Amino acid sequence: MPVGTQATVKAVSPEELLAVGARIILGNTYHLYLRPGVEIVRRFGGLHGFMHWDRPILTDSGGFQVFSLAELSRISEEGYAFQSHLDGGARHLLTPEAAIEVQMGLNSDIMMCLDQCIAYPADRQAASEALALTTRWARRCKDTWQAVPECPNLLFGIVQGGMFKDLRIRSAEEIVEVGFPGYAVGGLSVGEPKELMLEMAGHTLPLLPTDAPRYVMGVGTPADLVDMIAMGADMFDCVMPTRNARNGQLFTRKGTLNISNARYREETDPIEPGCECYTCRNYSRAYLRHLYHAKEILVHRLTTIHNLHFYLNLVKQVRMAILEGTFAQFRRDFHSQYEQ
RNA sequence: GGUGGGGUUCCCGAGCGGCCAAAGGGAACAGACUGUAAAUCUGUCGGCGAAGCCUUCGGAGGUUCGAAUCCUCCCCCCACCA
Repeated sequence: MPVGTQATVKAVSPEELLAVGARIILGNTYHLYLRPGVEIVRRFGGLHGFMHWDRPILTDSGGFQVFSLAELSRISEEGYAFQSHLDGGARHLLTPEAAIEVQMGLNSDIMMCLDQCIAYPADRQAASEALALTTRWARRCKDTWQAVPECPNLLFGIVQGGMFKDLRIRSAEEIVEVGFPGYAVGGLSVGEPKELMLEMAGHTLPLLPTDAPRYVMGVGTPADLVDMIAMGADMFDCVMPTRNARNGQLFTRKGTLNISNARYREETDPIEPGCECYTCRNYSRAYLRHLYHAKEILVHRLTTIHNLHFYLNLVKQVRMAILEGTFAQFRRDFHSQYEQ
C-alpha cells in the first residue's frame, strides 16, 4: 500500500497511482481528523470522493502518531490526549471509539484499531502494559464497529508485544480471540536491528489465522517484503518508496542508487534499463539528476512513479511466483541480485 | 577631478591585533530515511596521513613577540558631488 497520509500519495495523482499498479492505498486518521476534519470529508461521501480514488483505502488509526509524536501526547485508559502538531494549542482526545467513528466518517474500506505502538528499546513492563491496553482498546473498537448494523467498513486488529516473544504470543491470542476480519503485526520497524525485526515478524505471523489477511505495518525495504511474504505476510505499507523517491534514492533490481550523485551527470540510461514505468520509458538519469539539483518539482513525481512501480511490480511478480509455485526460487534469485 | 565606502577561502557574506584555516548561508560531494510534523536530516567542504605543520583574507613593503585585522604606496570596484 502506497502511503497517502494526508489524502494524497505525495507527488502523484490517482491516475498515476493506477498506472503504477496500486490496488489500495493508506490514509491516516490522525492527520485527516486534524485537517481538514472528518465533517468535510464526510460531505464527499468519504475519502474516495474527496481525493478522487475509487479503489480501496485502508486508514491507520492514529496509534502510530501516539508513538511518533509522543512528546505532544499523553496516554491513558480512556484514550490518547494530544496537542495538535499543527496549531499546538487545542487539546484533543482520541479514544478507541472516536478512532473508529472518524474512520467510518472517512469511509475507509479497512479501518484499523487504535493501538499503542512502543519505541525500541522498551522494557518488558512497558511492552506488557502497551499490549494489554491495545487489547482493551481493540474490544472497544470492535464494539463501536459492531454497533453499526451491516457496517461496510472492515476492521483489523493489531498485535503488539514489543520484542518479547511470549508477549507477542499473548497479544496474538487476545486479539484473535476478540476476532477481526484481518490482523496486523504492529510495533515493528521502530528502530530495532533488521535481524530482530525479521525474527519478530517470523515469530508473530504464524500466530495469526491463515484465512484472514495478515498485514505487517510500516514495513519495509524490498528485501523485507520478499522475506516477510515468505513468512506469510499478505499486506504492507511503507513510506520508503515515496519518501526516499523525494530524497533521490531510487530502487532497482540490483539495489538502490542516489540520483543526485555526480556519476549520473551524463548518463543517458533510464533509472533501470528495461523498467516499464513511465519515468524509465521517457527520461534519463542525467535529466533526473538535473531536475533534482535544480530542485524542480517534476523530479518528485517522476522518482515517486518509478519507486512505486518498482515496489508494486515486485509484489506482483511475487504473487505470480506463488501462484506458479516458484516463489522459493524467485526469492533466491531476488536476493542474489539485490544488494542492501 | 573631489569625497566617502569597499576588495575575505568556488559564490554571497561576518570578522577588524593573538581565542582565525577564518562565523553564517549557498553551491559542490557523500550518507541516512521502514503504520510520513520529511521536496527532510546528517557529515565533508585550502594542502599534507593524525597530534601538528605548511600556504591563504586585492598587490608590494612596513610596524609588532604576533597582522585578514594597524601604517605607507600601488591596482581595481561602488556611491555621491563636480
